[in-house]
Amino acid sequence: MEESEYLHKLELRGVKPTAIRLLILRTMMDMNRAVSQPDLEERLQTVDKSTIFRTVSLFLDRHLIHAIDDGSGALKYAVCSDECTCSVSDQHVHFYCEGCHRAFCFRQQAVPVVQAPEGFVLRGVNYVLKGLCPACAAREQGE
Amino acid sequence: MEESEYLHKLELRGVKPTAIRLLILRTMMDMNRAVSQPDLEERLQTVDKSTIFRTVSLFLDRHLIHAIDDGSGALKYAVCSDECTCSVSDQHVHFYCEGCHRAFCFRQQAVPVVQAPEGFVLRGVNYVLKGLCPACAAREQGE
DNA sequence: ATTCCTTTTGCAACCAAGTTGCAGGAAAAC
DNA sequence: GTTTTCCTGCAACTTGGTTGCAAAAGGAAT
Repeated sequence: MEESEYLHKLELRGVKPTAIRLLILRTMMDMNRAVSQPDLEERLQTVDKSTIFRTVSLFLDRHLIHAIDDGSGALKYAVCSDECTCSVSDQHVHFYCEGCHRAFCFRQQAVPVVQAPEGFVLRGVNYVLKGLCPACAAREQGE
Repeated sequence: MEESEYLHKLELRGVKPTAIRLLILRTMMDMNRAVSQPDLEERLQTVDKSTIFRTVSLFLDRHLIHAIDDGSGALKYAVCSDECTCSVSDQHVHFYCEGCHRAFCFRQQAVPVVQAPEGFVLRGVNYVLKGLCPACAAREQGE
């Protein structure tokens, strides 16, 4: 992806493009799946974890990324599409692999929403499928 | 609930009924919602957290309780019905209140399951609605 | 460029949840 | 009644997340 694309994405959400923010955004997009803060820390050893934390918080706040909880113990984050408003209707399904502990985005698959009983106010949904990704399923077959 | 009911539930899942296990099971059922380990620690100040941890792990292992991740940072646990096998088909929807941080079970509401792409093996689902419970919604109205 | 002010970053310390090793004590088996 | 196994508590530790503070970097006005 072009450098200007990252700049555009930041600008679109009103985030000032510092070198580190560009680096973190690029890393997240390159990994092409939902990544945790520890994932980023490992990948970006030169960047302090508090900086990563604050950058991720900023990105979340500006809806540049969305968080998903795949039950692995660490929250994971994925970059939103430019059109995303992070409302219930544009959330998609995620898949957590119990073999390799990676989280996949099924962007084409919207989350199903069920009716909450009278009186409950719905603001969001967390929908995560769990199981084995193709690679881990194949590996398990082989054993 | 009768003491014998708890004994029965433990026996059904092959768990030896010690005093502490009965106490923890009873506490979980009394609270009538999904509770976290810290919730139990607070409620059962005489019991060590490692004991609670190991008891909860044992209960999970024997399908006496199931875990849900409501995104609050702490896993929550709720007692299974006697018929529950903890398979995808008998999971129900949970609701996490962002006001009081409690997790509700909608036992009558089965989780919707979406199709995973070719190659992915589905083993479980985590489906949590988020928003405000009736009490917190009313309180927010009042302000 | 020099100054002044704001923003960003790194360091260190801290907190909460979960987890483990080990030893004492209770319960079951012999 | 002794041995063995299981259960529990204590303490220490790991991991993920978070905050306070000071140094560094960026920007605007002189």
